Amino acid sequence: MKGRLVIVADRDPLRGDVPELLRQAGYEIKGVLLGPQAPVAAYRFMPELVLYYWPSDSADAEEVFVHLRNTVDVPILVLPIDHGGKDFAVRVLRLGADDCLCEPYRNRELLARVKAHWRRYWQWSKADAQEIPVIDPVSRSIIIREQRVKLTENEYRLLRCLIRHDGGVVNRQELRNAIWGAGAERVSSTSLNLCVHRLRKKIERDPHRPEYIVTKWGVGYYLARKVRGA
Amino acid sequence: MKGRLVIVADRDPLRGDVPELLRQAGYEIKGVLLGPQAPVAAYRFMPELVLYYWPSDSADAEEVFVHLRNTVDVPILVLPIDHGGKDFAVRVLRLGADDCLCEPYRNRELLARVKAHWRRYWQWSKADAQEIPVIDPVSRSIIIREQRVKLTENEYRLLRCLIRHDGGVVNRQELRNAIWGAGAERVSSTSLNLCVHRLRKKIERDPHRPEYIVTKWGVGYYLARKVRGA
DNA sequence: CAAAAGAGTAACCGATTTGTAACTTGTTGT
DNA sequence: ACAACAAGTTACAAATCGGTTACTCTTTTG
Repeated sequence: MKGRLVIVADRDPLRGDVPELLRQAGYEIKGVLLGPQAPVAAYRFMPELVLYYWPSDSADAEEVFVHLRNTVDVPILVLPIDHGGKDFAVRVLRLGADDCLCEPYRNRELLARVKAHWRRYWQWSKADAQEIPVIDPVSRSIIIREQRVKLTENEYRLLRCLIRHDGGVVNRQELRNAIWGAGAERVSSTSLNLCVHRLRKKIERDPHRPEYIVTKWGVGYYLARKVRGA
Repeated sequence: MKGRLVIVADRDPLRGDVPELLRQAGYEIKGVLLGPQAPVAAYRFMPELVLYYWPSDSADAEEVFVHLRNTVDVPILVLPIDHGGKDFAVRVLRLGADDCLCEPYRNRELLARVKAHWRRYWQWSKADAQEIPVIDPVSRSIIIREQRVKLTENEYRLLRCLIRHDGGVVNRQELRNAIWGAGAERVSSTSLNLCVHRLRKKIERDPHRPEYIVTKWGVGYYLARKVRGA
């Protein structure tokens, strides 16, 4: 068994040959209807990757997506139906999607992307070395140095965003979007510094010489040590 | 496949013949070592039931248990090792365990209890009628009447406790423990009324004539309509 | 090296959550 | 029916969280 996948779609998520293709590639598939309850339904299944068919006409596709993104901490691939160019892709990536297949694509390509994202996220994530800190999305805490530290909502979002980028540098704008969502423009840029500062005080041994959350000057921040998502 | 089980133990969770017995009964088993990271590890596996071997000498068995209880929303059966009489059972049930096998028992009996709790919790929970409200533990919200309503931490705990009792009446003391944990004694009894009141204002059509959270006079509260956990 | 810009820190303020106190409403038993 | 008590409700106070402002420290660049 390779992993569990959830397909979210407007109607009939398991129709067509994509599900069959994925199943043959070794994934276990669960279909979920797009709607307010979709995020919990997906969460309940604990998928390792999500395919999100984004209909062109649905009013609440975006709201559901945002909730989904806040609920499941795994790669989400967006597949726009009958719409979307570059602009759309930029928008959904800003919202936290991991990929967006806007151009017409073949099933083989879709499969390749799914595999790539799955590997990227799960390759090291499943090797559970004891010393790697783990975040607990339910209690919004992190287990680090054998201790559980409670995080606030914003601290949690910040950290989760960094984790999602797997050690890569994340620029300030993206972090702000991850924390404040749509209203990110309206909150001062220094609030991000403050949020980082407060998070460091909680998880770093010496906040002045951070081991985890390291500044990339003029760009943003990155995780210098691995922290596992959940 | 019947369901996924997690066994939490001090060491070697999959040793002995209990795991084999459960596997033969059709359950998928995952072992998790007792420790600070146990709740997340269990959460990651999304079990449908948890067996918790409670060692007599472990200092943090209780703390881990409390976190586990707050992390996974499924039946937890406690199996004390070399200790515990009635008092111990009462204590762990207060902490939110669903069962505690203190008396010496046979494996057949253990299996029977596992099956019983699994059925009790999952029989109706898996039939997903659209109209049944669902709580989302990650965002601490409830999807009810096609709408997502954000709950506060206390409201969420209260509701989750009621859900866990599956429509049965829950007495005030137990609800207070579920919300305030160890410090429940120190908070005034009327705070529970207030918490109920606020939750009703959020989820009931008419808080004066509640459809969901109904008062059992002189005892406590119960859910008159089903709400699904997650 | 000095100025400019980015990042860190401290102080403070406002919004939300959550608790207590006081009062009203409803239920039970005599 | 009415006294006693449980539950519901309102008002307000304390605690927490999260944000802006203002200032300092560090890095980059002319």
